[in-house]
Amino acid sequence: MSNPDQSPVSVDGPSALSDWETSTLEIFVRAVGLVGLPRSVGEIYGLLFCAMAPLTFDEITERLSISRGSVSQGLKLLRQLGAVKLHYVPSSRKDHYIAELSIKRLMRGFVKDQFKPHLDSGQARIEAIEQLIDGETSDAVKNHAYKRLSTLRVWQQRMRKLMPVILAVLGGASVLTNSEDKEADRQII
Amino acid sequence: MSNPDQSPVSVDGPSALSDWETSTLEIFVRAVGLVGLPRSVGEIYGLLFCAMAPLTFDEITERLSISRGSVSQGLKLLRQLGAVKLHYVPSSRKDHYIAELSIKRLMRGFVKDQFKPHLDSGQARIEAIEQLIDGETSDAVKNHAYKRLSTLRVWQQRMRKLMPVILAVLGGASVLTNSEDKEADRQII
DNA sequence: TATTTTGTTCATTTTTTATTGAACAAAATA
DNA sequence: TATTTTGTTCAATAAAAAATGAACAAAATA
Repeated sequence: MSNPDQSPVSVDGPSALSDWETSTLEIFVRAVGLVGLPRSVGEIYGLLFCAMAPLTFDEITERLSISRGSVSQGLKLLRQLGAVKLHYVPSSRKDHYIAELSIKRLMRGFVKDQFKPHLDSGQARIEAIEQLIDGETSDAVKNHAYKRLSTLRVWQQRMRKLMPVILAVLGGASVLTNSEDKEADRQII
Repeated sequence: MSNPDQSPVSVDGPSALSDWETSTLEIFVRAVGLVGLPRSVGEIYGLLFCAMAPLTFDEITERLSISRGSVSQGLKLLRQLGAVKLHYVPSSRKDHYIAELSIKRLMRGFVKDQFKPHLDSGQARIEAIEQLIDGETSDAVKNHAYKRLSTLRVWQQRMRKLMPVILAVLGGASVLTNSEDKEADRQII
């Protein structure tokens, strides 16, 4: 039997989370933690993921028992990432939110918003480093530094190649990989 | 001219970082931040990445001006990840460290150590959720919850497919992707 | 064996990050 | 226009994470 130490289904809010919702939120809290986002963001997304119908701002604060400030900021970020969408409900003045369920779109939003900018600023930094190496006095150091810089450039390039492949795999595409990845996928095109 | 506001090359340690080293460390500090590791870990790896020769524990604390505790913990983590290796130096009692320069091995270590465990525990959690849903009373809720659970399962599956593909791309492999990824790569096998 | 060298552990302190909630703005309704 | 509803912002607070360094262990040397 689940739901230990809470006889009725609700402890604080008028409509507390059910067991399967709680466990599902936990998954999302961990997942967002993995990519460096605050737990409240995982909770909000998780709640919307579980919901049968679009939720309002107030329903989110109430069911999660977190502050209006956290919900406002969390929803703002999630909208930026394309992870939640506004859903217009005719009868109500309030905004209603729903979770984006396509993992491909989720990942695309994350990559575009959080990963790509880092990659681009990294590229700029690499260019700047070349100038700094030019200023070195010792030739031995210079040569060594250039070698390392070249490694950084290769890494940068490979990371760029990675992004479309990730989106393809998450989108359900099959890829023919090289001999090291026999397990991954066998279907061609 | 670089190196502003520090007339000699050194401010604190006997051998402070040169400009290109500082900028390179910055790249690694940002990179490790992106995956949720402390800045000291990025600094240590970055320093070893830049170094022409294996460095000792003391050289690392001194050049980075960080505590022995941080260096010890940072090196421990980096060794776990396979991102730095011990390098035996006959003349010296001290341990000498070098940076792993293969991005594929770096990523493999990270995936194995940080990503895979999350994926596995996620899988376990998903199985547990099925039990919780069974306990729901309403049939409508039950059906909806099973649908969401099925989505989680698909995501889990796709994430697993992703890992070998990532390693292949970073290892320099070419992949034939589907029509959405024309740009990524054209070479077959 | 006593001493030094080398590196680790972990309780404490510092720093960073997230959360809160009161004050605020914008828009709808009365 | 006055009032209510809805949501945002941001300074203050709380919580979490990282860094420190002294105490410790392990191993080499004297």
